[in-house]
Amino acid sequence: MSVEFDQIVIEPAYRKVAAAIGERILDRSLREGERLPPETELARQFGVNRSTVREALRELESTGLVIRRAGSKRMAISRPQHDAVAEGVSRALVLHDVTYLEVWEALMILEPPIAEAAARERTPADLAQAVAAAGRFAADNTDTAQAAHHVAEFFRSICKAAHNQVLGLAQEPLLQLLEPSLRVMMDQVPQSRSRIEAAQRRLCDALRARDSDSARTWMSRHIRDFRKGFEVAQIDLQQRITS
Amino acid sequence: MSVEFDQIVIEPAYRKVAAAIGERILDRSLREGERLPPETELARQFGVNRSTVREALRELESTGLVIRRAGSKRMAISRPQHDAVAEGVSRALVLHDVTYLEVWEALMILEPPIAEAAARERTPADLAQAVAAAGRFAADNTDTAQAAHHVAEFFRSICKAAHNQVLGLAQEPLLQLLEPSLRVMMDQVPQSRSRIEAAQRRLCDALRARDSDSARTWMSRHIRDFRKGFEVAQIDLQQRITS
DNA sequence: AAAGGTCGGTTTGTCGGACAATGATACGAC
DNA sequence: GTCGTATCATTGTCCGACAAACCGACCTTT
Repeated sequence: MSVEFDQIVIEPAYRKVAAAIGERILDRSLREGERLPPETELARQFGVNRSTVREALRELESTGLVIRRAGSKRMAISRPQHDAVAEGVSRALVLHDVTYLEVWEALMILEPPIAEAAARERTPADLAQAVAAAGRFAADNTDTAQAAHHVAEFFRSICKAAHNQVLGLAQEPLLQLLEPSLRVMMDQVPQSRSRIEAAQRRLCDALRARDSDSARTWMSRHIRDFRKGFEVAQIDLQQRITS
Repeated sequence: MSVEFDQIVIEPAYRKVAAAIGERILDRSLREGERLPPETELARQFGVNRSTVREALRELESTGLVIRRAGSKRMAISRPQHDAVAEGVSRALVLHDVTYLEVWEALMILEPPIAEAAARERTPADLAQAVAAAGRFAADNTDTAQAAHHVAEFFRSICKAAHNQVLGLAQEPLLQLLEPSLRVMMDQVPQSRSRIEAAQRRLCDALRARDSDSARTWMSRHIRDFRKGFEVAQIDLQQRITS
């Protein structure tokens, strides 16, 4: 006859307020773009002080459920932007001592199927965007930082063509973590640029021809190349990533 | 001679404070478990009001960088927990009208390679945990909610065996989104339980034998089965997931 | 009538101070 | 040493206040 008691949880008011508002956003009672009521009004409705409401708002803000539109006072309901969410994921991974190897492995798993799906699902517009992204990388011969960014953008354009948000959001943190090391690699290994350029060209071709097999294969090589580049640039794959 | 002006960004103090503290956590000046200075002390150091500090803390709290340890007053530095981060991802996906099909596709891409890696990398302890998870699923014949949870736990144990945090964090939102629909499926399609049980057994065998090919194959079938189950249970795959 | 200027009301960002509740801690009793 | 107690420190919440800036309406000018 041992009675089990549930752990008693004491939730501060600011958390309850945040939860209440958050729920209304999740269930779409509050729709995107709509403006939130003024803080004083919220305080009145919830029967708490404005300071408490503000603490709740900060929580929602950092979750991305509400956003302060640039140069605007009132906060607006919003859907969390993918890059912001991914940044949280990246931070978590960095703090958990994720290694370059782990990121590379994940890329190796994710990207080829993404390319395959992209070749299958792409629209003409998707293709154009991928080609444009590849073009921007090829055009920019000077700034490595910019070039690394272009590489990430190319991946994004491919993933966009796959028309699967889940994949996009899974991929994003990887790109964020990859970018700094790409810079280093392209600085140390100049010939990597032309290899990347070639892979991008082949991938564009595969997308154009809707050739999933070729897309998968080239993406595979592309990612494998990164690893080789890292090794040549003497980036220790076992090393943890310092954002 | 058109001069481009950078967009002027005005950052509120609470955001700056949050960024400052966050940075110190990221660069490990503040280590995990360490306790944060009192709010008044922080307010003094930053030269702002305590209310402002508190708003910043709420932001850090919801990012998971600081945490209120249960039954403790002072806030402590922490690393964002994977499940909390993943919850943010799930929320984002739900709000962006992700469909069951998208989640299923992502699972189909992620899980087989994960199983493959798990068979290769698993330690004896990993194997034991996977077997135990499978056992818990097989044992619980009554409560569907619990059973769905066990299924997710089995996936987690497999992924843990792969020893790659990135994959774990990529997988987690999928599991969170999957679980409710699994409940529905197991309610509607009673025979799905035995199919799942069989797949889990085969996967455990593959892990035991370190047979990556078999692991990949069975995981593939396992995930494909889910889709079939959904169809039999008349869950429309094109439908958006309502968490 | 469209573009630009003025003006008052609203809302936010920040501040100061206040107080109750409750962990944390030191201290004395046993 | 362990226990109970008193004191302190810190957080959660409240109140009231004010400047800055945005918003919207109204007015002027061409």
